Amino acid sequence: MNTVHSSRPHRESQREAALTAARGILEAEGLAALTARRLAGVLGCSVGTLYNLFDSFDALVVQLNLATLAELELALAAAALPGASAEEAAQSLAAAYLAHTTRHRRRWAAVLEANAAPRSGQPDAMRDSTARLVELVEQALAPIFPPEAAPGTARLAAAVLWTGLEGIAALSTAGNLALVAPGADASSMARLLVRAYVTGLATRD
Amino acid sequence: MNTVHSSRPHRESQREAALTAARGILEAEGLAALTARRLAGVLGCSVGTLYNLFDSFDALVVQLNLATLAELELALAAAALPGASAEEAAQSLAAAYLAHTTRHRRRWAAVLEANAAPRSGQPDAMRDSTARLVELVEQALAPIFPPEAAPGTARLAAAVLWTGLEGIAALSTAGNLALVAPGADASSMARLLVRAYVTGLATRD
DNA sequence: ACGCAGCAATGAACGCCGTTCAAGGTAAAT
DNA sequence: ATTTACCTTGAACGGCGTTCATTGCTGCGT
Repeated sequence: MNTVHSSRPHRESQREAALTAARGILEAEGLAALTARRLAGVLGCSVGTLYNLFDSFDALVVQLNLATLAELELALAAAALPGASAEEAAQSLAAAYLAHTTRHRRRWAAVLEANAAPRSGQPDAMRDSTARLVELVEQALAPIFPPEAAPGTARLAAAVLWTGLEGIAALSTAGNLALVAPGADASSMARLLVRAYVTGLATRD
Repeated sequence: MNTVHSSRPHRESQREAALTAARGILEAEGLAALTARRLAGVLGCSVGTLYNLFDSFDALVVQLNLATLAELELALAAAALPGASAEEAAQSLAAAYLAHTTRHRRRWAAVLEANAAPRSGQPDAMRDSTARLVELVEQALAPIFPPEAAPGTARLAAAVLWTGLEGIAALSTAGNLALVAPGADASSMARLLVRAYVTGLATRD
């Protein structure tokens, strides 16, 4: 049997248990409620034990955010429409993006908060995840940019659209949408953004 | 004379001094470095005195953010091009917006942080300030929307463009731009966004 | 069967944070 | 001179992330 002592696999399962409990708190009450002592209480262990599983509390939160981003990646990959027009493909991605961020509001707020206040240079895994997401947008916009175009052009166009969607998601997540437009909802804003932006991109002088 | 006792004007000047010192810390070291004890140390008073001038530390930060937004309003109002085309006007606003947010990076990061994590429903003054900013964008886009159009349409279009710019500014402020597009800078992204989006808006079916 | 080695769990302690409040000081009013 | 009313003070509170000496347990060697 796996004893507690020679417990390398056990440690991994402990980490998972900690992350699951942490995710529960995050989803139920938001990032502010997720503290080391609180999590230790839920897990029935001491704070010191948590620091045996993770280098720091931030490292734990980073793991949660990576999981959130990984799920988003899956959702967007599933929403990709390879054969479709640029606008159809982009609309599908945007819809999937907003659906995911609104379904997991608090988890997404945690990701945004981490991006806004990077305590110590985002880990590579986070950068890579974001890069792959933008790549999906780039592929969606591919029909607009013929192969002979400069390679960076499509990437820049995709990044712009991505940050635009991120802006809408950020306001929506924080509940500040009504602040900017009285009766607007995130979906209709995203639809308008994609429609106008992609149309404008296609209208290449 | 106004004595120290009946000191309403004096209190006001104290508040101003506190806000000035706080702004200094914020600009030099960022929001994380701005704490009550630190500020009290700079001012040469005790923490209790700060709580005599402001209801809470958040209230003090809100004042700083209001000042930042007020400055941005002035900058954007100065950048408005009443007679110009929609794209020219929007480009001017976008350029002024990014210029301001990059010149005052840390102060702007504080505004974004407050918007992202509203501790207790943003004060009305903040909402109003944002509303006026979006209104400037709406006026810039006015040439596209004839008076007979539904009244909410232009507002929605302006809000979408605004949030898009906010997304770019947020990534730029946090230094995560390279994360999304290798060699991109905020200005060129904003130019592309405005150009494509406004073009697409004008290309009304 | 017993003791030993070694690691993991513990929780008190540290320095920070925002916030409160009883105590004391100071200047105006009587 | 005494009262009155305010302001300032700084210690104290609870909570945060983080550390670390101590404790307790587990499995191995003998």
